[in-house]
Amino acid sequence: MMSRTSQAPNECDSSKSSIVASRPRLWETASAMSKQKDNGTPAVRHPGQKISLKFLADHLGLSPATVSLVMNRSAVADSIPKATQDQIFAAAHKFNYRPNFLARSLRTQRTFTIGVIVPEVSEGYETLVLSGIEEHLLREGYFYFVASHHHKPDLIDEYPKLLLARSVEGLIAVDTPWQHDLSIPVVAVSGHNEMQGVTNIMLDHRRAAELALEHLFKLGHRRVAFIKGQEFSSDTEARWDAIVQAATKLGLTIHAKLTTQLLGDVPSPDLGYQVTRRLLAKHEPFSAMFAFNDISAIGAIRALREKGLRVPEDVSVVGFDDIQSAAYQNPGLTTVRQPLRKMGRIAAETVLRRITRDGMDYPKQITVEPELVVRESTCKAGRANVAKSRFRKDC
Amino acid sequence: MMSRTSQAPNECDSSKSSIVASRPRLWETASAMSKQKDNGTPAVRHPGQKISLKFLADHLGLSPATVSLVMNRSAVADSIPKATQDQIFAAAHKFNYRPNFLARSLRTQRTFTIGVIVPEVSEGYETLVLSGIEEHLLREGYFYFVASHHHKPDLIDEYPKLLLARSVEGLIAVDTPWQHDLSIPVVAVSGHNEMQGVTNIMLDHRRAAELALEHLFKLGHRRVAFIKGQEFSSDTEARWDAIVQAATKLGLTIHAKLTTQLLGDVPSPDLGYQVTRRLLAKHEPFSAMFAFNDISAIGAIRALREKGLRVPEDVSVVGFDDIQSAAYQNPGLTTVRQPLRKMGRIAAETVLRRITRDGMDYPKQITVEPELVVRESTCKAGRANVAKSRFRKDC
DNA sequence: CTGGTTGACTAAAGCGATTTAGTTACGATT
DNA sequence: AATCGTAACTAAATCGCTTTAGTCAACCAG
Repeated sequence: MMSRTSQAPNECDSSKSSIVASRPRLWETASAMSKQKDNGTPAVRHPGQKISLKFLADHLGLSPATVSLVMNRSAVADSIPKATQDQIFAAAHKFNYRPNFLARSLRTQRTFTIGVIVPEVSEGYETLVLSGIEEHLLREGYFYFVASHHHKPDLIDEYPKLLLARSVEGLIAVDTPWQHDLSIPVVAVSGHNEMQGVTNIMLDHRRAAELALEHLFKLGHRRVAFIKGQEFSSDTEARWDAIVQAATKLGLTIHAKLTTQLLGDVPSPDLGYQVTRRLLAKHEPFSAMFAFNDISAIGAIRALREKGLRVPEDVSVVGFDDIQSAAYQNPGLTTVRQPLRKMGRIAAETVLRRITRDGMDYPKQITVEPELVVRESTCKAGRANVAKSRFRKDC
Repeated sequence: MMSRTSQAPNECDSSKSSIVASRPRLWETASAMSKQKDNGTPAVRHPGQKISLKFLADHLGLSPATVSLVMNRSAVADSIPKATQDQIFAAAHKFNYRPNFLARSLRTQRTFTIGVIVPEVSEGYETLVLSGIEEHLLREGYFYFVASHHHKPDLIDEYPKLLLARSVEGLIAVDTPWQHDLSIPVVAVSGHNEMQGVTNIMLDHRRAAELALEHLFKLGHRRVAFIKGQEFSSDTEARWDAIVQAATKLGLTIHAKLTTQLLGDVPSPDLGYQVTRRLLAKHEPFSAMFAFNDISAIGAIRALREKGLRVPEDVSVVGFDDIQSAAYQNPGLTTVRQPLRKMGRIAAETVLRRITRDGMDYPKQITVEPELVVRESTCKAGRANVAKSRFRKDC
């Protein structure tokens, strides 16, 4: 088995700085544009001719080995005279030569490719994590494949295999329950897996629950409604446990009649809307809601409004995640912020670190801290009660 | 040059249906699980042994050629007895063999990989297009690389080259101005390029402008403020031209003092917010706004609100795109819907079609139709005037 | 004159498939 | 008995690169 400690290809001492810092460069062909004297046997360039290493070599009257060695700035190539090297670079530049990544990968067993699997690509949550992942990976010269499984077990099963067949060097799973035991490093964002070989990046749920509940508690809310996440979401359970703990600590009672759970696997504010309507139909009084995520909080607010309840005057609402649209809701959504982009970045960093320093030791878990973002959807509780509070204004 | 008309590999008549319809399967190894009699010379399986074709062949006492032929259900393999075939499948299944995609790609010159370049991965607009692209590509057995360039010219230059070096078979560019002349099919979503080799998927801007302006006009709005897109956005110019035309047709005057333009390249409602504040500072009366996109409309609404103007009672606002959060704004955003997901799907379909039916003929442009989505951010104009309309309620 | 260095390259194996052009054995035909 | 046909495989080239182990000539030291 090949050691993964080898550095990225073409990482060389060239002083030419690339646009994207420190990426494994695909040979900077421009380095020696001068002195391009075409050698004795200039290979004829047929119209559709692919520019391969061999083509260059023939053109220069050298062997592919030499060209490769020089272009990769291999130590072995030190003995090759500057003049020859320049010729090689010049030719490469002239023909705009780019090595074939497939061939190189096949040979070196390095693909610089990561697989990412997520439930959806179009959701606020995943989207932010993805952007953190993407930024780091591309900066480091990797590309990635994304596959979204919409929580379908078949796909959750299938995609990792397909990605593996494509020789990805690592896998990042976002909000996806994990069963596999893969031969490559796996990092799960919001995973909660205790699997061999996976690093979990997760929020400090305890702290998150405390932040939200303390905030509501201090504002005087005692009857709080909760929207739990769907069964399949890997955060649901941990989040709920943390809420129960935090509530206990505060002496806040959780009323069974005021807790509901999201249903449906296509994420949409509508899920929160439906669940809140059902909640309101019970005529059980409450002065605040804590939703599983921002998207359901947004739906909840709509449902409340439709019943003539003002947010936050009659009911305070706290979301979770701080997706981009949370800030631009009206009222701005008070929410527990997950550093989603950062979590993505950490996931990417971790997976790359595990790939390159292929040690047996890797972190089983990395915890990140939440942050309470107070906007306009929460305020002091009045004599809070769904029935009574309808037309009061106390903010 | 190899013909691209060859069908996807492993597309066979096997009755076993795959999870994902009609994808080029990576050999369904389960097809013959019975009768696995290990041949005379069972290759020893070392712990870290990679399962290659050669390994299987050795194990079975056959040549790699035979195994490959059978597994690919090549016509040449017709003469190979069922018994042998079964043994091969059984062994493949037993060892959970998956062909190495890199090797296969290198040989066949088919990578089943598409490159996608977008400004951001985390924005509502791109995100929806991406999800349309992704759905179609994965269904067809392709994977894709995404690269986001944040409108940086260097990256817009660099990424296509890197993707090409990775042998993508086609490229989809979303909202990205295009200069390159690539050797592979290129599809641009909202591109407005007249480049050789690129198919543009674009909205019928004329119709879009008409929908929005007619709507406002019918509601009685005569003084409409406009927010134009940033210079770099490929839609900006076409959209504006269409607006001018539609306005002329309606007899609506466009006031220079009421038109502003977004600045800044990190998309955020804040851009719309800033621009609207500046607009309001002019104290030029208007009763409606037409924003370049939903995201700026959302910021605009916030700015209006801050000045004590109600939306829609005092100022009606029309957005553009119909990103997901538009529906869940409060008030719900009236907007011109671009069928973004569909545009993504069409882009994917088109690029695949161009890859497989490698004809010279390809559509230069595909136009999709917008749709007006009336929600709550627009209503009848009163004696509309920023100064006067402050405390009226006429909806 | 011999042997050792060094400089400048190159041959060739190998990564893991696919695919064309055979080869071999065997039974059937002429 | 020679030929043919067919069934059942296989050899080997190839895709485009990397990389180790040489090769070969020139130069130098002893």
